[in-house]
Amino acid sequence: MAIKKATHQETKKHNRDLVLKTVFEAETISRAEIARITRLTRPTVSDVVNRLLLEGLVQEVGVGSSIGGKSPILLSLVKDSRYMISLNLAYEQFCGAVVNLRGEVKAKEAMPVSGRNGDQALGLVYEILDRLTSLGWKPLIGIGVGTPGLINTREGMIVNAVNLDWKNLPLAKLLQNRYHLPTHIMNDSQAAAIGEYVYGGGYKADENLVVINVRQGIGAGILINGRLFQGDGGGAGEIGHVVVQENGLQCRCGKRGCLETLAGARAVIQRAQMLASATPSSPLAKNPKNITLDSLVDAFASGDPLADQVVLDAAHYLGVSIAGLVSTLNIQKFVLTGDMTRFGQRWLDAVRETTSNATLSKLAEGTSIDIGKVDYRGCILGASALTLLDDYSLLFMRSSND
Amino acid sequence: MAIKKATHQETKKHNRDLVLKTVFEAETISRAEIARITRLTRPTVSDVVNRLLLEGLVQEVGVGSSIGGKSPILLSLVKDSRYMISLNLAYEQFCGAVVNLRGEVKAKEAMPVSGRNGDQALGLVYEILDRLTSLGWKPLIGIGVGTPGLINTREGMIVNAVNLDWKNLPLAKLLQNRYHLPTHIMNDSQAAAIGEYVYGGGYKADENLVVINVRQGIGAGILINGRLFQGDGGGAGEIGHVVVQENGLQCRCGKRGCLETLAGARAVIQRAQMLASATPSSPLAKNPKNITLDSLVDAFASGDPLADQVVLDAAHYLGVSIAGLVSTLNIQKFVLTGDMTRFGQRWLDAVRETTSNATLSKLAEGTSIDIGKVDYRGCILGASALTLLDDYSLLFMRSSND
DNA sequence: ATATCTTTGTAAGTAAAATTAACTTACAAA
DNA sequence: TTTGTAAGTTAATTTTACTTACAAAGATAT
Repeated sequence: MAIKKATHQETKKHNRDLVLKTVFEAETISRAEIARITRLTRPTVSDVVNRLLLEGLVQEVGVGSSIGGKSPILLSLVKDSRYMISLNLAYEQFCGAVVNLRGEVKAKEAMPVSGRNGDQALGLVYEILDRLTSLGWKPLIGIGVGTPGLINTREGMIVNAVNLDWKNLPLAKLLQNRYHLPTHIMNDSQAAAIGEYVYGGGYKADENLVVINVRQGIGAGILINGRLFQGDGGGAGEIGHVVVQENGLQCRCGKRGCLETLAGARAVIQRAQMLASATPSSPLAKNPKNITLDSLVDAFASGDPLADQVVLDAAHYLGVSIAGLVSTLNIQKFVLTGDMTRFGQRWLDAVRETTSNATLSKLAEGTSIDIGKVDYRGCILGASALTLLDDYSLLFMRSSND
Repeated sequence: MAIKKATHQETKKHNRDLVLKTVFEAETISRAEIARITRLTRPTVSDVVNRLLLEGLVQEVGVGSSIGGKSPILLSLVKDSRYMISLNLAYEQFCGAVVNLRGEVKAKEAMPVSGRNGDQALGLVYEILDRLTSLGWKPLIGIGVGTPGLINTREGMIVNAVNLDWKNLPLAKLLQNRYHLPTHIMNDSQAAAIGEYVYGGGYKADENLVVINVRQGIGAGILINGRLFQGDGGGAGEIGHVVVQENGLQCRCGKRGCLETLAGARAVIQRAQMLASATPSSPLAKNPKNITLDSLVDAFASGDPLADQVVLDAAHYLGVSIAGLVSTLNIQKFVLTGDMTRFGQRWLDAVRETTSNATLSKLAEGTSIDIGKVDYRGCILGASALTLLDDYSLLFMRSSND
């Protein structure tokens, strides 16, 4: 029996979260308006708001206009009333930031990994966090970490991060003990999804959403009813190694024909290099070894036939994969982020077309695929945003160093 | 803002559901034990139980043994205190049943569809329900309908059922108006999933579970945290038309290489017929046109090479699809139901092996694939069980004709 | 056999929190 | 200046779970 019992405290917490979320989603808003939106009564809202004012999370910022009655007192979130630390452990460099409640970066630290792994990599994490925590931003309410690899968020465990040679590392516990702050770890694609959802704007509360992060690797973050779905082991969304081509190219994971070998950023570069001799008319073919993502993007933009073939092929396989997700989940909103989105509209159109063709038309109806709005900041924002998404009540906890 | 506010009533309903669920999951249980499991206090449990006794949902059935204190009074669910009507609109025949709270069938009606569609098919539904409701089982608390096709459960709408020529038919509303009973419609695979989960035994509360129904068509029901996940349009789990083979056979949906054309019951028969001439050593090859599922099952059991090839191939592609689900959802528990499970252990082993090979090993770890326990009753049981799964409070509503 | 300890279940009173209803304040339009 | 209305607060009420206390019933030790 995993379901929690309901108590008055839970009730209050729920309604408090509801009010805070409503304030969060509006620029400014009056108590009466909150009452209308949440369907709570005005006295209840007043009660909650008073507490939020006391906690400093919300402030009165003036009066609004009226159409024949008392003017409403406008409230708004005090965006600098709490700070969070975000960490993104990307392949080449670890970067971290102090972020406020609106996702504004107040301080930043980045350090190249330079091949470090194991304890040395962990030391690098400590170094970044030592610096960020010593800057004096208060109160800090939590640490969020996004990292490639297989993560068990519930246990705060890095199950397997190949590049860093981490296996079953209880990173959350380690950081929690060292910095005395609540710590969440998640996959970087999941973090990017949350970042997009929380700070991207235009997403409805409790929506279903799939954000697919297409870089060298390909991963998805799945939001169900506005919450990150992670599956039993925290690995939900690991679509980069779904086989989409029988007997395809060998993937670094050992299998053949993984999505990553067909639609990822590294894959298109390698394929362009391989196909260079077959398409001598392309300017790219002159120097196959110098093909980079940048040069491919430029070539694709100018209609280079080699780039066209490779990039549209990649889009095709991504589309097939998305079609699988559409059929499996029947989620109607897809957002793409990551390096590959640099190929722009034509790439996106190709993805859309394949998806549509490979899906039952009744399911494809109403499904949208768009490019994300939060760009590179997604992952780092998302890491801290899980704090908000999963448990607003963290905002009410005074951290040990405020 | 779709989240509901919390009130005292909601709190009470929640705890009432919690207690009832606990009684449901136990054969017999005392108040004190309920309190321990739910973490509610004994007085609170007593209060709720008193109401349940009053409603007739629960009864005292004797005393249990003690280890040094007053003997507990044992409670149990009164399984015949409420009845539900289940309907399964299968391809060849519609069947319906009156079912009690433990899933025991009290009455049954079945009628061949005989090619009827449109309004005539609807008339058939009415006829079955008219009969079942006139039998006098009281109180009836709801109707559950499982049907092939694309269903929008939230709206109670049959979006598209090709065989019956129904499009955007608001069946739930129609039945609700006619019989004055709360009505739920869902896809038959989703119903089978719920049936397995609720009545299969051995499933934990709030577990994640995927039940794949492999018959002529192939569909999955996805349970997340013990609740049916249906996606935005109700079509989640429609995996039969996910493309698993580029340029494969033409499917009735218009695409090529759909899972259904490779791993479904009709597909294996057709493939066996096609390959008969190439495998003359097989006894099946003598009369290709007479190959049926029955004969294939027998042939496969006796190691016939033609049957082997076809069935293990089907298992392979099912395994590939499941691998996709494992990667996407990272749900660790899979259950297979439907005709195809008749191929037994060797088929299951082949599915397992392919799934394991086509998944990242860290994700495959801990994933189990088994054959369902509720067999053919799954769909019909599930249709009514949604009533319980989604909203125990229905049990507290007095229906109009009790 | 008696006393003691445990467990179950109930009763009475308390505390928390949302609701209702009434009221004050403020403002726009006529 | 009057009227109508909206915003926000206050106080009383209601709902519901919790705490405390206790009686009944049974097991165990002396």
